[in-house]
Amino acid sequence: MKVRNLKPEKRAAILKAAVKVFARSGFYTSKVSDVAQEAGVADGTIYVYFKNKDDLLISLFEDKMVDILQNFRDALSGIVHAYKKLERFLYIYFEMIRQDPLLAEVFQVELRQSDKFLKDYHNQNFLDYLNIIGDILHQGVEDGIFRSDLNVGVMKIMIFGAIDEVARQWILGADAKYSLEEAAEQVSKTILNGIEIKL
Amino acid sequence: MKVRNLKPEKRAAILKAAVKVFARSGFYTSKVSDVAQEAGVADGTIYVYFKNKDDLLISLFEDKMVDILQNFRDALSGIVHAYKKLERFLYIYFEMIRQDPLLAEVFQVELRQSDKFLKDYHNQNFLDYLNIIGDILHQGVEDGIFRSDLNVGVMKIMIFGAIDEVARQWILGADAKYSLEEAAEQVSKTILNGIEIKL
Amino acid sequence: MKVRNLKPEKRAAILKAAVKVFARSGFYTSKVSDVAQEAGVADGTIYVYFKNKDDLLISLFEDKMVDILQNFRDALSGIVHAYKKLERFLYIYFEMIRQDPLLAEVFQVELRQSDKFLKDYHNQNFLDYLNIIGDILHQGVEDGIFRSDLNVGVMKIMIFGAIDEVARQWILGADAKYSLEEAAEQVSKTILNGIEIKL
Amino acid sequence: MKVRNLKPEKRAAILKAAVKVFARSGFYTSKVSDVAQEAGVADGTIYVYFKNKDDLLISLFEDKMVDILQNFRDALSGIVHAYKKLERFLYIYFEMIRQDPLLAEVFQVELRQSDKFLKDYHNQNFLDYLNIIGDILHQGVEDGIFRSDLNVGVMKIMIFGAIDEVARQWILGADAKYSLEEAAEQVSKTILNGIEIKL
DNA sequence: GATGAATGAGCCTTCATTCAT
DNA sequence: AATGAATGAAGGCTCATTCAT
Repeated sequence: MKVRNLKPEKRAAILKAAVKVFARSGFYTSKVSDVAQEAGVADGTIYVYFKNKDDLLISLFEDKMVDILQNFRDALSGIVHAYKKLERFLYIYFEMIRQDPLLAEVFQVELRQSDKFLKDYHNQNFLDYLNIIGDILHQGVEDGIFRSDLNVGVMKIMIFGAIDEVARQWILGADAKYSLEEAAEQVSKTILNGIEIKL
Repeated sequence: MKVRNLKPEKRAAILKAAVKVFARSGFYTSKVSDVAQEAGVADGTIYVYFKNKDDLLISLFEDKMVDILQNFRDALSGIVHAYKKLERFLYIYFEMIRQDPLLAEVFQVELRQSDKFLKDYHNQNFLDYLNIIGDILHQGVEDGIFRSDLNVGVMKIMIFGAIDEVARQWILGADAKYSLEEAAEQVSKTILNGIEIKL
Repeated sequence: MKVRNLKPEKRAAILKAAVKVFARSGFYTSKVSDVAQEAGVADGTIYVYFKNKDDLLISLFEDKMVDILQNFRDALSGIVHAYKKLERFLYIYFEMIRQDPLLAEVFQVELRQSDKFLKDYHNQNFLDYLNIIGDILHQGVEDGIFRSDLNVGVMKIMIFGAIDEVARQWILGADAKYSLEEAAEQVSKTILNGIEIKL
Repeated sequence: MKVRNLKPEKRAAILKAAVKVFARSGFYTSKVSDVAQEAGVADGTIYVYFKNKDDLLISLFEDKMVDILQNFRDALSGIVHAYKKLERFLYIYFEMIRQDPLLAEVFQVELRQSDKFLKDYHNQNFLDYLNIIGDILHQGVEDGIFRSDLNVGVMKIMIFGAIDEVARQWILGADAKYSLEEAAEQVSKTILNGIEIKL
């Protein structure tokens, strides 16, 4: 009658540690024992809460994606105008990055690895995420706000890639020396400019 | 003094094999022996031509980047107008992807990994590449073709991210079902639309 | 002083579960948690009743051996003739196997493992068991029923090995397709034939 | 063009070391690194020659079994009389044990473990071995030398078990204090006595 | 006593790299 | 230069055991 009574806060602590460690060293060069140490638990405890190292990364992704999706849906639900919606979406995106850059790095840097992840592991949450953008674009086209020749399938990916990379370079702090606010405004203006119907 | 008598064609064969293998399985999950097998050489031969596994990936990147940069410079040298230059740049970009998707995948998927590469290893070629875009943008702003409030540092990265992701999803063939031609046109139109001065 | 309030029926349940699990998967490839699950108790409970995993196997053996020995002694006590005694012994042996094949498999398969058990752990019960056979043989020789040149030390082991293996192959059900009844009769006839004095 | 050029003598050395180590400590409590050390090679070398630890045990068994089978066939080929054949078989058996007790212990003690081995892994060599005995019995029955009511399927297993256990206890040196010569003679006499037709 | 989450020692296995041929 | 057998460091994962509840 084994009743699983795992502590959600310990699971969360491990995920949080994993974010930190993976962001610092990358998934493959990170050791499970590094995550354990960061989380202040024994190595074996990781395996009480996660199936294996891969599962740690996937869980990380899925867990947070659910929150993110909810975040976006809540924030956008009250807005009717597609233009305003997209503007708001972009604002929220960069705001989230600002608040949790480590996590963002794990998402962006690590989940790009095809094998085992975005390739094999088919990711519904990621598709849902893309479709938030897609839905806004669709609506905008229907409402006659965005260009009628927009290929939404292409555009949603383009927008994702654009903001993702701008955020990523900001996090890495490498070449790009700009504030996220500035970036958000620039990206927002250009994209909205680029897709709206010109008068 | 050790006189090296290395055969450039063998080096090239190994790099070509590395592209294939890394694209298929990812850098970390690929084995040096996989690359050797694909190249038709012995494991040890890899180490005659490259210092280690990391060097293989970096060499891959640098070698090809030099070609790519030359490609762009040649193609853009005859064009004076910034708008046409950017249009041409985007066209060439997607054309390259179409011709060598495997290589593109290695670039895009694997070089995103921070550790040891884009983070520690400071990549001048990548910066040069970004600056091709940057230079076009600068010129366009100076020529009064692109919006004067463009933050070129943000925009060049945004454009890179946009086209990179569109190409990447096309390669992965996952959600995105579109032709590269269609994508090129869509991306081109939106970006140019977005950054040019509205009349 | 710690006053133990252990429930004998729980201890028995654990041992019974251990028999099942060890027989199914072997001692080393079985997990303590498998035994716990099979017994319907928590992992930790095993350690309330047994010192460790090894102790579980040894207890299993010793507990059951006491029963088995008593069984044999009861059954043989009324028989005077050595020939009849041995005949009866063999009959009872196969009958026990038939009634509890799982346990038999644990005995036969697992206790063969030298390390920690039959080698280090000196097993008086096993010796007592062998000596039931040995005593019958001794008596038979003294009574002039069995060959006077019998080396009882060898013969008791030979008989043990013979019946053990016949039973074991029957349990495994591998190559051997025979009924235990048939086997018992064959073995009995051959052994008795082989050791009795020829007229 | 990777040409496997593994050295058979190194493979043999590893197997020999494995015999020693497994006999000493048992398969499960032995470490691969113990075998490597005993063989004087690096841990990794084991995996050049064998797939994994299990494969080491199975290879051990199969390799030696082939030799043993050949040994028996050669030795028995010149003998026509079934009685003499069986007598010779038993003599050779104990002689082999005497010459290589360690190997015998691995066979007898370790291969009894059901899981992964005699159970899952279906073993043709073992069956061939049993059938050497079986064939002699068959012939003896047909030639009117052995009892016509012999169930060969039971008897071959009984004989195997008998000699196996006698040898095993001799190796363990536990309770049984007898010479192998004495044992061979005792077992041989009893079995032959037991199965031949009484006049 | 019973529980099961937590522990961490230990081991198999992988694979980048070396080096004798 | 080319080879590939050999190496051994390193790490993911298991699971017997403990102990706070």
